[in-house]
Amino acid sequence: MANIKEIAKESGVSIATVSNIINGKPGAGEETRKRVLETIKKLDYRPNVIAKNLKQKNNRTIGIITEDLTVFNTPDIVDGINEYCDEHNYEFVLGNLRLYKKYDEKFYHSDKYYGRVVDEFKMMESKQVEGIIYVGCHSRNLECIPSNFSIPIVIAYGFDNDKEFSSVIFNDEQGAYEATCKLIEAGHQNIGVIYGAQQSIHAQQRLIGYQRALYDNKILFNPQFIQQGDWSRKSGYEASEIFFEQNVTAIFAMNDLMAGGVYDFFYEKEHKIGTDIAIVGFDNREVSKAYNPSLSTIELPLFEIGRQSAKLLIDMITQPHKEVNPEIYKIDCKFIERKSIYKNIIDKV
Amino acid sequence: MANIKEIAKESGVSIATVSNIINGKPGAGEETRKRVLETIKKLDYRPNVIAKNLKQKNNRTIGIITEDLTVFNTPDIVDGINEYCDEHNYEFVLGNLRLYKKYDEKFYHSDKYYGRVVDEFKMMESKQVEGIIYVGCHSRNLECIPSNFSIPIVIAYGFDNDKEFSSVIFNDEQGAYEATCKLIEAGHQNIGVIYGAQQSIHAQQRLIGYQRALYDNKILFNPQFIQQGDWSRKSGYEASEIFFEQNVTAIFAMNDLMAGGVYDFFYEKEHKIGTDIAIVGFDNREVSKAYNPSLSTIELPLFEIGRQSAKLLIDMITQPHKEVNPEIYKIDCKFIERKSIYKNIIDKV
DNA sequence: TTGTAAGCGTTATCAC
DNA sequence: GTGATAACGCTTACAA
Repeated sequence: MANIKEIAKESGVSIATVSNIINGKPGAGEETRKRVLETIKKLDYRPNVIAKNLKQKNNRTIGIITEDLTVFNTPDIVDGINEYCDEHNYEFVLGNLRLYKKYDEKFYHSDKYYGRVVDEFKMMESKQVEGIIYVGCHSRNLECIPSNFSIPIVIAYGFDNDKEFSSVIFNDEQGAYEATCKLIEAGHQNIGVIYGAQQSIHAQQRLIGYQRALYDNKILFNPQFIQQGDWSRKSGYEASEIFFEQNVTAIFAMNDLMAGGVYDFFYEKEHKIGTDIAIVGFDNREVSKAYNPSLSTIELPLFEIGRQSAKLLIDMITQPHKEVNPEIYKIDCKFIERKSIYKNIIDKV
Repeated sequence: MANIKEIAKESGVSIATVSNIINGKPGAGEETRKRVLETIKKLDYRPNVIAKNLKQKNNRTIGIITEDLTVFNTPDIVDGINEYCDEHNYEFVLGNLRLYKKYDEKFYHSDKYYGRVVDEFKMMESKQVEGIIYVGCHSRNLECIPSNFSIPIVIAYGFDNDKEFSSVIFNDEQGAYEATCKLIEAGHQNIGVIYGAQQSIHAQQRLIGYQRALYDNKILFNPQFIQQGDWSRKSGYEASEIFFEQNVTAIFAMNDLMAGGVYDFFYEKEHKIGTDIAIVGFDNREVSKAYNPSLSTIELPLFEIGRQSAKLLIDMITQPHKEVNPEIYKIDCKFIERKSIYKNIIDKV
């Protein structure tokens, strides 16, 4: 393929002039500029960005390291980063660790994958990126991020308790608060909660949101209304059996999957969701639209998490001297109204 | 960051020797090798792949252009490419066109996005990739791929009727054939079909698969059992109304979404899916597991499409002189057995 | 076994 | 306005 030298020769000027013209630098004569641009078009010249990046210190490229691109949250986060980069004229290179595929599904309980992570960070440095966004596929405290790096690092969908890196996650508590408030607004007071896995930070935060919503609405918190689940559909079913015995009129399932278990149970009992029992889920997974009736739920701000991390990172890159204290940024979730909530008139009376 | 020159100086050898050692080339003394490797570790040296790629003609990097990374099929395809690249020591750079986000949902009906596509191809060439895989997000004849490119191009999830490029898609006909056969094996003869959108190539192929399955099993093809749909859940519901009047015992819905409409309808009628009516879908979307009872369906071989395209491309790169006739490769789909099919004993008698 | 030096395609400095 | 030329960090003949 034609290079700058050939363009120069063909148009009878020096490569310096060609370079200046390509990069819109002043100082080239109108006549020459026109001639050079024509040869560029004629020879279908494409600048070699590799050479360009070798020469230039700041190549306006960031690295994105994803734990697993095939996990549902990741593409949207990458898309958010992508948009912000496009807007600010940055490129990105993607390194996908494929942790789910390569290791076992619960890879984050072991640390055998740490080496893989460090390798990818090194690779990114080798590729001369100006900063790195690490995209987790399971929100948790990340201990695998190398700390002796000279370039800025931001974590998306995961965080760092040591506050060495900034991170962007969604606001579990606010999401659960909204979900609960919507049920309360519809007139419900006895709201069962299907809790997620025992140790989950998400579940802990969501419970606090639930409790705060009750408190703000002057509703007594009844601990009996909390049923332990494990994020699985089956556990949602089992929790429903217990709620069925109580005088619960609404259920907040801490994810859409467990909400599915609620549907299963009440389907069997021939009770109608949205008429006999109200329910709201969390995550806004594809399934939530598919349940019958469709499930009101909380949408995760994945795209925004991506955008925000990109903004943080690019700010750090462009203002290297501004000392920033790493922080955990929480992005609010959004309530998605569908048909699984009904107005509980009787209770209100 | 340390570069090769500093390593050389620090270990008291020339840069050529360092380079040889890094790249595992023979001819370096054991003593020197050890010393150099130590300095590399000590200075935490990371080779600059930009410089390396500038120098080396073949940089073992391919480009992946995705129409939209957030569309459900894309991440798995990329994952398949990723795996094959890993295995064969290739890197990839990703260019995401974001067509759904940037243009309207039916972007492929217009051609206003062509410029965007061509730009991305040019960008890939600028990045000196050795080949490009174009990942569509909607299987169709692609007319947007520039044809005057010097590097090999393969299309994944889309094809090129002009047979200028090789492409990899899944086998609609075989998938539909399997789906229908499973219903026939379960004893069903009167099998309704909910057809996809009118002009869809997918739908046409799937109908042929259905018909072939009937023929191979000596079952008369009753055109009345074909109901036009449009891929939407609502159209599945409407088709069910008609089947309800006919003596249909099983339904092949051409996608999982329309199958959802069937569930809706029979739920209202208080007929039980998997007991009163058998159904099989297509796509194996996340929802198919969530329906109650879970939906038997046809899984798209997305990962394999990715792997296969990567194999094709890398073969073309490594054997540039081997003349290949571009072909449309079809990967078989897989039947996923769930609970929406029952054995129709009565019919069999 | 090791070192010298050319060159990959750019950009940037500085002289003309 | 334009042109030499050094430099970016590396690989690779080829020389020593």
